[in-house]
Amino acid sequence: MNNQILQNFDVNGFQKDLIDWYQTNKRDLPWRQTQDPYKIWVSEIMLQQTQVDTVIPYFEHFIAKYPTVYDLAHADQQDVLKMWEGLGYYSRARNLQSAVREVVNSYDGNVPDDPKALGSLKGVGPYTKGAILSIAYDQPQPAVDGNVMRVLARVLNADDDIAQPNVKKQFEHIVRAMIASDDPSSFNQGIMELGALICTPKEPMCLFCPVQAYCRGFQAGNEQQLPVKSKAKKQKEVHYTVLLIRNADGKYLIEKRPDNGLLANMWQFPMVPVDEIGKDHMAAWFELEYGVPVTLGAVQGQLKHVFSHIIWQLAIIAAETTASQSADGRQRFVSLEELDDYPFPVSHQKMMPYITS
DNA sequence: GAGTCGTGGAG
DNA sequence: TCTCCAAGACT
Repeated sequence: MNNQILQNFDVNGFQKDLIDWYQTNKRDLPWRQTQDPYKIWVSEIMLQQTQVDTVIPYFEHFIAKYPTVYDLAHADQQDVLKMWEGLGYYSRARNLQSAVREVVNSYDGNVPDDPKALGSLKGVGPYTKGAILSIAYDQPQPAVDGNVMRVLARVLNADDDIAQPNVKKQFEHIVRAMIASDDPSSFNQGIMELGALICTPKEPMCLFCPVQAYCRGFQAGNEQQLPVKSKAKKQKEVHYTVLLIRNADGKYLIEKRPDNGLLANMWQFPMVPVDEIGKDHMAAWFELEYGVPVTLGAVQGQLKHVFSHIIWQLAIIAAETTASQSADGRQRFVSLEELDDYPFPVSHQKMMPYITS
């Protein structure tokens, strides 16, 4: 990809046909009912690496509970995480609230329309910045996501590896030269919508494509080969034993995860890293580490949970304790009803069938 | 640049 | 069951 790639490319025709198609074929989505920068912002964060159909109910509930930046800024982080429960990538929720608080404190509650100010907010990267500026503020800024790279790689017949961060920057540069200045919102959303509905990763429907006439990949017969994308390396397996510890009151011990890293500030049942500890020392290790004496019971089952870069192999064990409370503030004995108030990642929602007894 | 950060849908 | 991947950001 060089600077001449748009040489002899009919940018104006491409813009018009793309936008015309988008205007008549766009899906009716909740965040398309508004131009409120805050609501656009929330939708864009939720949509990161997440499919539209998954986001819709989360967006509705989230906006109903936090209709303005002030509502979200004043909320308890645990409640925000509860709203995010099951959506994944929980740092998105923590960063969003942190950034919203900055908007309230430093920008009088107004989402910045200045690229620099907006891009400096936590969790707002190059894509989200461009999406908010173009959709909410009608600014001709690029919003390059996976759809845009796939569509443009095909349209321009470019075989660059779209997994390389550097290539994304090149596409942003190209979009700056292609974007329709009179309707940047429809241009950006139009490419993404095209990627979602027509120019799909597999088996693109070129015969129904509104910009087929401009597509060099199609003309070259390369639409199935593009885009080029290097593969991610496979996940590493880790083994844990999950302890479902019940005390005399029928309450279970849960713990809050660390405030950094994987599933930060989410809650879970205690997990023993068996690769390091070993089965024989488990009870002793646990009492030393948690300050809670346990009597281990039978294995209830095995679970597998796959993350982007890790695979958890989990053994579920029932256990009992004589303790009724914990000295550690991140640990708590809770009743079955109270469990519903805590944000649990899906990995630990899977435990619920084992604790009905 | 490569690793970290979730989950569920689709083929 | 396996693979890819879906409106990415941060370190």
